[in-house]
Amino acid sequence: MSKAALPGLTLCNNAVLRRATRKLGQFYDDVVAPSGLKATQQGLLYQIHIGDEPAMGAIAAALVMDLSALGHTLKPLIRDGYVETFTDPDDRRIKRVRLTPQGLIKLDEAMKLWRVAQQRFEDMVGKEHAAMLRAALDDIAALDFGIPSAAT
Amino acid sequence: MSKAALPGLTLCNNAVLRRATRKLGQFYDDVVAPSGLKATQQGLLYQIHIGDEPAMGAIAAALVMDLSALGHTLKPLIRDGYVETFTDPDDRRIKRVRLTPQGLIKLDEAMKLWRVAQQRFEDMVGKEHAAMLRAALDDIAALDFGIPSAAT
DNA sequence: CTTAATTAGTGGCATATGCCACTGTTTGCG
DNA sequence: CGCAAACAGTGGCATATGCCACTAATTAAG
Repeated sequence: MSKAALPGLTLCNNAVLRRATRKLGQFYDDVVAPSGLKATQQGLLYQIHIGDEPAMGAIAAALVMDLSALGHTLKPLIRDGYVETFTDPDDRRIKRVRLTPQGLIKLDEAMKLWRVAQQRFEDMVGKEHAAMLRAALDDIAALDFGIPSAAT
Repeated sequence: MSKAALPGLTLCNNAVLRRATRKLGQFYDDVVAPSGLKATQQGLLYQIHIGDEPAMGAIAAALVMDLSALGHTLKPLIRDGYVETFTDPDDRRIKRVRLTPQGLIKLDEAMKLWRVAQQRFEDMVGKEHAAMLRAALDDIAALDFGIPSAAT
């Protein structure tokens, strides 16, 4: 009487998605924790790493994240010396981001742990299923819900 | 060169899940906004509504959410008079939650908007696909990753 | 070349979530 | 009964995310 105690919200796509995110987030967080990073931070460092000194806007777009939210999330990483920013000399509006040597080391450390989490998860749900699920989630992230106020 | 600008993290199940959650969350939030509620709040009110004056712990368990997190999330709803709590007379440790008349009215209002979002989303991804996705996400939320420190 | 419109970030404010330490209640034992 | 163990929440602190108003830098007009 604990599991199905309170059904119902299983119908809202958004609610179900959030719930799964909380659960999976806790798992990845737990596994990556020994590195001192949250799974979100590990992901952000990785995103920065694979980019070529990406501009904040580019990172935010890639993560489908609000620009200001990215700015906030970046702060603790800058504070801890894993990331640094610098103004693009060709366009001073743009601020680019890169890992510091320390950040790179920390990312390596976190990635080792991440692989464990990733592997464990895929062992549980199946590699195929995981890939299929990722594809579906990617599609959602790429959806184009009505234009907020575009095409003047 | 904007969409696939920064690939990569498309491999992390957790990152992809979070990204989709941000996107879908914004959509549901936008649609439900006219009610003055966030999609998360609408979902929480609904969860409380379908429960029989559920205890906080029961709600947290149903949402796979930390108990303290639930407490925090509940505050603005209590502040705005949509929800009220009371101690269970049979066990004073337990605090039960219920909607106020205002909360019920607000929920109705929000549900109307929610249906629009839900419908629009399902029209875009397909009712079948949405249901399948929800089932997959439910499974994730129900996964039992290793025992934290159980079975002494 | 000035000025208006657009672009890229910042800062403030608010909610969403978690973890941990701590308090009040119950329950289980001896 | 009296105390230790277990349970349910609270508060504080920190990150995750968003929206909005505002500033700085570019670009597009005229």
